[in-house]
Formats: sequence, structure tokens, C-alpha cells
Amino acid sequence: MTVVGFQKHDHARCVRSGLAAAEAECRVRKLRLTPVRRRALELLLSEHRALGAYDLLARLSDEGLGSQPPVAYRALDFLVKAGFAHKIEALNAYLACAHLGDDHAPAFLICRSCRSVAETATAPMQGRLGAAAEAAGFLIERTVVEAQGLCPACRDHAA
Amino acid sequence: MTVVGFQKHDHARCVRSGLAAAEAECRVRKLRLTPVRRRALELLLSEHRALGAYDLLARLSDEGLGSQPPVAYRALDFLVKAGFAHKIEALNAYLACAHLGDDHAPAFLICRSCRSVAETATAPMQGRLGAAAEAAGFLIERTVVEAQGLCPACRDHAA
DNA sequence: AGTCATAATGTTATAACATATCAATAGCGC
DNA sequence: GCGCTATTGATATGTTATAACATTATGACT
Repeated sequence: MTVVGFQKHDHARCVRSGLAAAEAECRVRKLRLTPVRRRALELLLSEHRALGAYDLLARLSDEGLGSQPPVAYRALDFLVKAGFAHKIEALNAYLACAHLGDDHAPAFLICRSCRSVAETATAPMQGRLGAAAEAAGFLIERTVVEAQGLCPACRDHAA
Repeated sequence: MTVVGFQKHDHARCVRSGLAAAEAECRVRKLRLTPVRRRALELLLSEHRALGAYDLLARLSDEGLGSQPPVAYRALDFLVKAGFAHKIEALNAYLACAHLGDDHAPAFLICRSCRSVAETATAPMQGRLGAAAEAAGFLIERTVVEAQGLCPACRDHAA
């Protein structure tokens, strides 16, 4: 699994394949990818940046897909629970999953300058954190791993 | 460095030594540990749980140390910047640093049942995350590593 | 001590993020 | 069609965080 998000890539394809993967997954798991949910995912897929719930809501609202906060939060809950999106805790914002279909423990590289976010994978349980948890008798259910800093483009720009 | 927070320990001592370490550090670095900041740190040190800014504010307010949100946020900003406290991103809450004085990249074990939090250390740059960042040309400035799950006590209780 | 610059605090207001609740409606198995 | 459940609509509110600006305290220098 590689880092997704900073390199050049065929982005339209990345939206299309993301949606297709989500649709396939929904068929298999009998989940309902309703219009709001589908469009929310599409909007998230259109960026490799984290969108706030209210940003998302504004865009949905422009298209007549609901105008109240719960609309956005419900769609996001669904996408996150289904594994189609992730919440970036350090930003209180949401990002389409870049590894849709894979089972993975995500980790994020978050650029403080342009707010772009790349997703990669960790194996947190296998490192020092896992060892510390084991030593303490702590049962890990979920991990949040987020690195903040400068993406290649902003790094070059700063130099 | 070990996990701090779940085991039995002399907690009064842990508050006292935390305050003393902060005072020493402030002397050295010419920072001002004003009454609000000092009391805020003491309140955080009194728990091995993350306190919300408004929880903290309520306690400060009871003692006449300010009553408006900025009071709490300024004190927390100071403590976090000085390295005396950490923000738990997954909870939007704040925790006294358990390794005051050491230079460290903190990681947290957060119990979803009793909300207690233990602090330990990571070496995030040396694992897969560091490798992924390097491969992507990403410059890591700060990492957030938080594991959520069940602490030993709640785990036993659940079983 | 007096003056100045800077840091900290007081205060009001508001922005940004998130959820509770309850009513109305749509999809689906029977 | 009937009834169950999931989803949506709508209102209100709760929670977390900051902007902006006036005022006061502190420390450094003369």
C-alpha cells in the first residue's frame, strides 16, 4: 500500500473508481448508497483534502440535497462506518478513503500549508505503541495516527 | 519511558512533582506560570483523564479565576506550547503531560469506558509512517498517535 | 521612581463543530 | 397492501474554539 494524495495522478479516474468500489461494496453488504450519501462521497473523492462537515453541507445544499447539519453528519457517519471515508481528528474534518475495499489501519500525512492530506497505512499494534499497550494490559480497538507537516510541494515552495 | 496512568501510584506526589517540574522549567525558560496557568495545570495533573476546556473553565470559574472561554483556552495554549499538557485530538480534550521535562513524542491510550488516558512514547518517524513520509517527500513536524480501547480495569469489568 | 514595551487578562460576541428529538417518508419483505 | 426498519426533514440546542479590542500587570531600562 502506498501513499496516495501528493503525486500527480488521473484524478477523474480516482473519483470514478472510488464511487464504483463503494457501489460494489454496498451491493455486497446490502448498504444503501442513497443520493445524499453518494454525492457526499463524490464530493470528498473530488479532493485530496479534508472537508469540514459544514463545507460539505454547503455543497450539498447548493444542489438541493438537504440544508441542515444533521444531513451532512448522517452522510458522514454512514461513509465513515462503511469505511468509505475517514475522520481526521486533528482537523475535525473528513476525507474520502483512498484505499477503498482494502481492510486497513489508516494513517495520514497532513500538510499544514495547503491542507492536502495523503493516506497511508500503519501497523500501530506492531510497534512501540502495541508493546506499551500490551505491557499496560490495554486493549486497542482503534488507532488514530496523523502526522502534520509540509507536503513536497509546500516544502519546496518554502525553501 | 513507561506507560503512566493506569497503575496505582502515589498521585499526590505526581501532582506535586509535576508542578515543581513546571516551575523549574519556567524559571529556566523565562516563562510565566501565572495563577490561572498554574491552577489549570494543577487541575489537569489531578486527573489521569482528559478534561474538556469547558470542564476546566468551570473549575477555574468556581475559584474566581476567570469565567470566559478565552481564559481556559489561553491557559491551555500556554500549557500545550510549553509542553506541560497535551491535547487529545480524538476527544477534543486536554491532559497534563506525564513526562514533564523529558523531550518526547507522546502517544496515548484512551479508555472509551472510563475516559482515563495513559501517556506513553512513540518513535513514529522510525516506523512505517516515517518510511511513508520519506517516500512521499513529506516533512513531519508533529505526530498525533492515539489508541482507543479499554483500560485494564474496564476490560476486566467487561469480562 | 518613571517610562516604555510587551505579555497577560477581562469582556463581549460569534464562529465552527456536533447531536438530540420527533415527525414524515421511502424501501423492502411478507 | 401491511408492517417493519432505515432514511430524511426540520427545529432546536449543545459543545468546542476564536476574533477583536479594551485594560492591567510585569520586567527592562534609565
